[in-house]
Amino acid sequence: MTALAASWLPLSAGERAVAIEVLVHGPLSRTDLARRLGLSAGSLTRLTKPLIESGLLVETAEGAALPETRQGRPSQPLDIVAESRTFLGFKITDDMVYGVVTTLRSDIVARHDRPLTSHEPERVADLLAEMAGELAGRHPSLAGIGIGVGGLVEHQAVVGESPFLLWRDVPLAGLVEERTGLPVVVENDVAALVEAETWFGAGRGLDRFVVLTIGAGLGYGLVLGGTRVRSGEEDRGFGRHWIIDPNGPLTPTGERGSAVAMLTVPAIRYQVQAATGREVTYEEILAQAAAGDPMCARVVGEAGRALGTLVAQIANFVMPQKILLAGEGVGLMEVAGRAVDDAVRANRHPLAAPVPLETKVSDFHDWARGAAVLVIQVLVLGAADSSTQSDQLHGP
Amino acid sequence: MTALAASWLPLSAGERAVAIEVLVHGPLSRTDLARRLGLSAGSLTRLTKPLIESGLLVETAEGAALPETRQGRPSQPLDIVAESRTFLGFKITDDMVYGVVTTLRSDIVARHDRPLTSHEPERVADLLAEMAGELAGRHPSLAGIGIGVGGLVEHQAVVGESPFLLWRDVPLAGLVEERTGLPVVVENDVAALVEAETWFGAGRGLDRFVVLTIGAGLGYGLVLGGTRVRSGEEDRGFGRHWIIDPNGPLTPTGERGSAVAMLTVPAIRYQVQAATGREVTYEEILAQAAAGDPMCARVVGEAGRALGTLVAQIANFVMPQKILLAGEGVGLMEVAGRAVDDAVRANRHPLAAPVPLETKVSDFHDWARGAAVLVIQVLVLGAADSSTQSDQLHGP
DNA sequence: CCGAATATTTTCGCAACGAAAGTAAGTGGC
DNA sequence: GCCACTTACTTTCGTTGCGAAAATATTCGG
Repeated sequence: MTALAASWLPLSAGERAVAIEVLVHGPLSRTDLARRLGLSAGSLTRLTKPLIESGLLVETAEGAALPETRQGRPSQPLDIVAESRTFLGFKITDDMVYGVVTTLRSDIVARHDRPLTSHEPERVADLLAEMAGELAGRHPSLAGIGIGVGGLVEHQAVVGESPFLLWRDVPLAGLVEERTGLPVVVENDVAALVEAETWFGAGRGLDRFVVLTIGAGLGYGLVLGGTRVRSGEEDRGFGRHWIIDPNGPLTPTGERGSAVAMLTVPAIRYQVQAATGREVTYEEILAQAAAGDPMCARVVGEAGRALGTLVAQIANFVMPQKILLAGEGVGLMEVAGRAVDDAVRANRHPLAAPVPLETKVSDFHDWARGAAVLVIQVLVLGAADSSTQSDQLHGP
Repeated sequence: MTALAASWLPLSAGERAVAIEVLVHGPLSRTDLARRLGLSAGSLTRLTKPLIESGLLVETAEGAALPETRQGRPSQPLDIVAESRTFLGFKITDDMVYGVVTTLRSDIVARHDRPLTSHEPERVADLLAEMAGELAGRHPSLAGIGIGVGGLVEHQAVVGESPFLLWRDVPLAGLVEERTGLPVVVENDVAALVEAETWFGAGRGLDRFVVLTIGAGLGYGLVLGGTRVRSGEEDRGFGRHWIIDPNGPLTPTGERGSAVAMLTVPAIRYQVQAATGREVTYEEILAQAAAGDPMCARVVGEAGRALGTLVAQIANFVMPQKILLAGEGVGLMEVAGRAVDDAVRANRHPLAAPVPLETKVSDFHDWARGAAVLVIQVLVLGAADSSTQSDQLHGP
């Protein structure tokens, strides 16, 4: 499927561990690395030497100022040459394809979007290959392509079910690989965003971490032991049946009073429209709620309460070290932050640790970046796909 | 604190992995072990030899009948000599101490209970030491003592806070070690039960596993990656603030309509008593509900609905491979199983995988057995305590 | 008795690690 | 400027633990 069994760099297990540690946790001296990886100082000399020779790592300018003027020989931080390779990430929506070029660190160095005029798999692959070609011209050291799609994705290659593209079992990775000759990884869009945040974002270094996205729908991603829990369920409409208020609003999607019905952007717009008869944008609703409009304030307040309840329950059951709110609908937090906090408190034990809640406004390029992170993982980590055997046994 | 840094057997990492695999997953041939541990056949010969010589493992009677009459040289299963050591487990309740003697596999070989007449820490330690002495006489190869207590336990040694014993910062492990000279591990009772089920019970070999106990209170235990998530929160009254029905019953403990108020044994008894004025036992309530008494049927039905909602949310958020219901209050499942199932369905996505729900009636000796499992883990695994650094960073 | 199949043991070589000693490059005291 | 002292890194060397492959063991089916 994903064409490459091995990583694109032949690294030993130890070398790979060093590479990933530096990639994810920034410039680190050999001593730091030894401590973090539980290895001896000698091993670090051995492991870093070939990485530096191959050009993947460099000794950074030592003048880069350690604030602490400690004694002794100054340490020599090592960093990844993030620009040594570039990666492509795409996010496919109903009518657009958003593309980004990123470095190894997943910093976006270019953006490129094109309208999606056909949902025909072959045509979509054509478009992606075309966009890849345009971007590859400017960035020759392209190493791989990641594609994020809403829906169920299998083996990081086949779109099993996508409601908005109306696809079933489309081998998208293969189609794009044929056309570009590059390794391609396809994944559910929420999953991709979660991986990006786990490696390079809010969840960096955390053991238990939850991502909740609010937008056209709700998305839920769970990271345990530093690894995302793969499960088909969350890709099929999370929160439609999570009833927060049995007497809550009835909207076109989601059960009455469900998290989806109370919290998503379309549901909130629907509620206001149903009450006032006018078509209003999400931003206008938030603004009017902030300005004191009673109708909007009620809807937004209820949404905030629903979000707080959701967050509290996640905290109760999963006990994550952090919950990240992402997506287009997180503007809610600014207007209804108080309602959220109150609802969190009401649904938590008073002695429970406060929930570390972080909000990140994300646009479609962030989703595309998430897809790029997946290729980085596969290529750097040589990570075999494990989506199918996710519920395997384990040794204690 | 727990006195022993090292395991009681000096095992290398590889040997320990073999020992644990055999301990938890029953008799296994060297070939099986090689596959499970990802090692070569040669390594298994090397690793098992000293374990057999030391008497920890034996080659079991090969006549033990493999149903499959395959060709080739028959495999030679290895098993742990479960009786080579024994362990003591205690569960301390308000007015009783329940004790068990177990084998390495945590099979109970003897029981011994005594009333608890004083809550004075020194007296409790005296009683435990006395009981240990009585049991040690009959089981000379006693290797360690595990103690389960309701409340917050720190460092597997100090009872930080126990509401029913009215203890604060009591170094119980030290007190009992002084008197017995044996290694002692103290742990929250729910945590101990969870560990026991993870190693030797319903959660054996599972990666994500949840234990929910229903009794005087609610208990929640989360196992991720085969390891229990340590968190002080769950020991401080789980479910009191998990509001299932804002208009639900108001009981002495738990917020109105909370899981605790709707689901625990005392709360159900309180509701029936408040309505009828009579003192009724939990079993009588269940029987009357089954027999059609409308009052009891309503209370029990609501409890079943609450349980189903709880289970569904755990499944939604944690996606465990199994949820185990344990404790004295699980009789509810027999009477209100239908209500539970309906509520689970109503709160789950229709396409979501069914929740694997298992029920286990447990008495106080099961809780004591859980405590014994903790010593087994500490001694066999040489597991350092990590309750305080549970929220540590990790390497990817 | 002779393969064929499967399990285990033996042998050998290698990869990777840690310990310890050595070297490098700074700071601060005089 | 020189001399401790501290910390970072490198070199050397011996050990450990593993896999590969060949050898041996034990069964079944003819």
